[in-house]
Amino acid sequence: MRNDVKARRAERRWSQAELGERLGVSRQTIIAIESGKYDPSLPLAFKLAAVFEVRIEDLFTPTPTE
Amino acid sequence: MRNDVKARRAERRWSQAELGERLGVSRQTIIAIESGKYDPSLPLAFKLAAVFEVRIEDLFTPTPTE
DNA sequence: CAGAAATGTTAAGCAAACTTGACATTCATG
DNA sequence: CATGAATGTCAAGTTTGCTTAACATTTCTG
Repeated sequence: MRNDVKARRAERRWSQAELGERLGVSRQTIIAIESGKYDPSLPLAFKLAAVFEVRIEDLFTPTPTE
Repeated sequence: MRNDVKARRAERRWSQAELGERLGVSRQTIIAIESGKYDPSLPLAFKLAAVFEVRIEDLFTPTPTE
């Protein structure tokens, strides 16, 4: 699963910590998602889409193996 | 997080086992998601949307606490 | 260049998502 | 009514998502 979080966050000039606060998760979680270490849960994916004002499908792209 | 999986599956007249096979997960996972025991992972949510030919946002609705 | 802010890295632990297995109950349909 | 298919339920185990914490490195700004 690829995602666009880092670029979207950069556009808004939010720090990882600030994005975490907006979403109610830790900075480590942001790092892990941005770096592709793991995928967010579905509720967190909805929150991410909400803060960036896009659809989930615009923020995340399933990769072949998924 | 509310979802529409049970109703969509019923429309297609698929058994829980068959849906599980189409998604590559166990029947228990289908039961758990349909009954609201837990939310699917993001990759599984994408697959669910794909097999039902809808958008994730049409299949899942975040509840206030999420 | 100094200090602060942001990011990177590692690690240990808890909770949620998913698995397999076993068995009981309900729902067709012949 | 009998047999099989579908669904329900319980349990124990693994993996993934998320947490806190500590510290190192890079980037920004005065």
